[in-house]
Amino acid sequence: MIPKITSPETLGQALRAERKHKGMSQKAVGHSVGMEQHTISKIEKGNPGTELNTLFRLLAALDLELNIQPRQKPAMESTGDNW
Amino acid sequence: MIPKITSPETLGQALRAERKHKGMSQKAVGHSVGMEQHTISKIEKGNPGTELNTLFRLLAALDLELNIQPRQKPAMESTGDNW
DNA sequence: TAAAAGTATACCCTGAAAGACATTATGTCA
DNA sequence: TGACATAATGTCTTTCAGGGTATACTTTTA
Repeated sequence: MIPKITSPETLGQALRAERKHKGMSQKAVGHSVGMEQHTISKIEKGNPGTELNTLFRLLAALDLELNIQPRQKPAMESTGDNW
Repeated sequence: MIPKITSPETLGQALRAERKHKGMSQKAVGHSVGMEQHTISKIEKGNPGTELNTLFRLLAALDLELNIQPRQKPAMESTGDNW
């Protein structure tokens, strides 16, 4: 499933998934937009200090765009207790 | 309309719109998550150096979450030339 | 239109990102 | 298992974010 993106960690996970989905290595992605491989690694590992320009360069390399939406309530599936 | 978010600038615009939509001031938003008003201002103005942890704190204050999606082709509306 | 609220800038300080380069895991597959 | 690709860490340097605090500018409203 697609995890909600509400932290650097979940963002990193989503980015890694997208990169793998495209069959690219960190090095290849980085090279396409002039970024070091270790920078990609840190982002995917959830580095909270990553800067926006860096993030958007990575998004460009993966041909992705962002979206913001209302935070959804936690799924609360099958716990039985509805209150 | 909702602009595609592909840069710190468009992200800032979207965040400002969401904040206004909720009728909150930069100060109020910042206070709710321990951020300075001037920090919110810089983010909304498109500061490319904004850090992810800061972005996610702001998203939390506005009760928003992120989403990643394939970059969509430019609208190409009503130009007539379809190729 | 004056006062208040909201937003943009500025300065100092501390901490850390990312580039450049290098090295050490960790996979992956013949 | 050995060679090669991929990913994670590390150091040094330069540059800048964000906290704290203050102030100017702009918009709202009484």
